[in-house]
Amino acid sequence: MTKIAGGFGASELFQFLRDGEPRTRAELAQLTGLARSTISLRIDELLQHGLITPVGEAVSTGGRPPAQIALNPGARVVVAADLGVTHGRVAITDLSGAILSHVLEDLVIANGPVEVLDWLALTITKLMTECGRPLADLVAVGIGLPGPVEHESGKPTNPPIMPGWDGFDVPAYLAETFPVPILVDNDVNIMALGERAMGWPDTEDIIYVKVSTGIGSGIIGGGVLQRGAQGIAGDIGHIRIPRGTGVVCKCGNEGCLEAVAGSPAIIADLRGAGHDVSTVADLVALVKSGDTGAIQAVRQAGRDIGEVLTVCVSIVNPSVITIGGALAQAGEHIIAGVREVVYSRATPFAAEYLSIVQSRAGEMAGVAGASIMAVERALSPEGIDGMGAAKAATGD
Amino acid sequence: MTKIAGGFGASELFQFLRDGEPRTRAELAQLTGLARSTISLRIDELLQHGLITPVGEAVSTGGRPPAQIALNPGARVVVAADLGVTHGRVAITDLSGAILSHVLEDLVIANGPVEVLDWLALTITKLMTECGRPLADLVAVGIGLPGPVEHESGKPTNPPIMPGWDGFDVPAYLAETFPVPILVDNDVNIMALGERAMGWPDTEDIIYVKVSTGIGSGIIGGGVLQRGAQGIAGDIGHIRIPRGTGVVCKCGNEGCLEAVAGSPAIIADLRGAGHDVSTVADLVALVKSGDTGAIQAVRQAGRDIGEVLTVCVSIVNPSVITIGGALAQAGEHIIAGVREVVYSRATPFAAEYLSIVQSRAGEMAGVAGASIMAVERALSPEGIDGMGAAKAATGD
DNA sequence: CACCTTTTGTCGAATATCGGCGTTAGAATC
DNA sequence: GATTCTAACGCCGATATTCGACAAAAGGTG
Repeated sequence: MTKIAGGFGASELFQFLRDGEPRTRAELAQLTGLARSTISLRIDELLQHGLITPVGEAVSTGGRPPAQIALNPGARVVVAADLGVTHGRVAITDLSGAILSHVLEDLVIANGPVEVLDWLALTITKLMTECGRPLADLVAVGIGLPGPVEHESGKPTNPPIMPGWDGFDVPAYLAETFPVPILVDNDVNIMALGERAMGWPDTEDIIYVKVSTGIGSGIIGGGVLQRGAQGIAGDIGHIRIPRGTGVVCKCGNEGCLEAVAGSPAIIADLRGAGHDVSTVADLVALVKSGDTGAIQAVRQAGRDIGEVLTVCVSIVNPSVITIGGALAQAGEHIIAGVREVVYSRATPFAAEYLSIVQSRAGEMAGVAGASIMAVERALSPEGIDGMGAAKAATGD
Repeated sequence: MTKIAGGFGASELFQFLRDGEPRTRAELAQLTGLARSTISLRIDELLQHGLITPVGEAVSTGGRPPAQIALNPGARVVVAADLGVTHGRVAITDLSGAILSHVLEDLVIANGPVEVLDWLALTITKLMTECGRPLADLVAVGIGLPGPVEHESGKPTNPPIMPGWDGFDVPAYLAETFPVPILVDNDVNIMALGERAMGWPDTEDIIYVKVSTGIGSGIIGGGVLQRGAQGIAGDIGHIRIPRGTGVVCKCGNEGCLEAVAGSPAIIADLRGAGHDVSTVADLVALVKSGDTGAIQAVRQAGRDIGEVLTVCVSIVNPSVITIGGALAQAGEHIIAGVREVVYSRATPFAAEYLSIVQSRAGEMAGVAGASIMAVERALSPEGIDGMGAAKAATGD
């Protein structure tokens, strides 16, 4: 039987070392309220598991310098996978989120879960050998998918662009190959997690906006990721905007933000004006080349997005909005458009402390978030307790 | 020194009885993983504190029937205060939120914090004697204020309609009279808490909308109340709607929802059409009398609100939206307007499982939420540990 | 009314934690 | 460079807490 309550085992002490900050035994004793001797016992236990490691000494205050111990990020690894519509990015990261090996490959999500997940399993195995880690070191897998996901069960629900995935039990399928916790979530949600971790660790309310073919957002409110009742919170791409009147979206509705400010719409507009663009990359290149028509189009898209984000600001009251996705790499033009609208329209009090900036995590937001999600689960008290026994120390 | 970690004291066991469900010692042992004998020790401790009480016996399965014990809601009381712009509602409730005595009085919030809080202190004392409880039974105070509040500190920040309150340390001021935890929050936020508790206990994502002179909302997402960076999350009253073009709001902006669909706007319109209405009560009465002009005006306000809520649905993805406030009492007309717009405009997947209904908590949402907030704090492990020693059992 | 089942309180045993003490290791001082 | 001083580390007996078993209690059943 598992212990539900009571006791202060090694896994509980470990929670105080999760942040990676080195601490002395005395500091831990102070933090936990336990005696120094008890702390030492737990420390030994954790050292045997390899989860923590001595890391030099702190400055002496006159006597013997205290030994510092800290999370040993290299002790175990997790898989972080960011699967898009046409690409898949998979990484092995350590417990601090540092990427040990990673790969970006073409991938057709529409080929269905079996083919895609088999590819993923194969890729994971390849990457693990590439970075010289036995499969036993893997403690969790985090996956982002381009559609709504019921996070508790890990099953996609009603995904519009993932035929064959509806209700597919992703964790169960992968668990046959990797018997570890498998966490699945919407890709924009994990990007928000990654963005916060990489750029805004102390921010409790943040909106990450992905601008690309589609437009979506991940919302962290009160420090927790907002998933909503069906896992589609933050789905701002299909909010109607005034300028969209008459524009039909592929979702069937009319006037959706995505249909007006998504890259296909911008590209179509520019082609109509005689420009030779067909992909997002073309568009970004054109903007970077300084083409005024393209710049204006992108800036207008920023204004359209700003229109919707103004409403988001009233509803969520974030302190940071970050703009990511392929189109955000076309320089500051999109963000300029967003700022133009949000700062002039939003409530002054809400706008006063609001930063609107480019994504700091960039293309790695997805895997960063997937890594966070996996590590979070692996290092929880339950995860630690379930973790395999001791292992030879890494890099001695 | 306070214990930070370790140990499984009475307060931790108590958390398993918080919900008011009666349980047997054996059930608690199963839940906590502790031995039956240990449970008995803790139970005795809690019985002495008066926080729990034996409540009959469960069905026997053949042998001696197990004694059931449950939270004793009457053991202590909290104050729940819902202070509006012109009225103040104060209640003493027990730990289950049941109202023991309560009062609704006129009140001018603009008279400033000292006058209002002095009145509140006096009222609390009166109510306590009215329900025959010594002041020692009071374990927490929850207060809702009609403006932005920094919940951690309990200080109003930049309140537009509460002159003199900006930055006033409400908890510190009241703590001189009542040395217990004092929790302060925005009034709509606590109404959302109250609404959920009274009508939707298992709902993790819910939006409570208050429609009255102003229009505001409280959002619970992922099970936690969304306050935002400045405590103004859910402030939907000042979102711009298309139909508001040219209408100036008292906030200084143009086209705010509140300026179009708030009761003053509706009343002004009806007066323009020759109706004799001047207060919200008049308006409600007129609608209830079946006046088609008034009904149409209210329904249109519902559509305007629905316009904004459609966006909220995309962003928050709630499973329930409840409409409360003075205007919501004018029957189903507002809600019909809201539904008309939301169900036709929102993403089908999000709308499929979304209920839009009248508030179940009604006028008591505020005090209900304030009570929840106060009880939540009082019954937390820290609250229990800090609670005074044993007390004579109530109603024996 | 005796027997059976199940719960409950009690009590000794096992276990975990605490706090003091000697040891260790570096810094400051002479 | 030796000595002294400070503070942390680890060991160990003392102590508090929790566990597990047992007997008493309480009600149903034949």
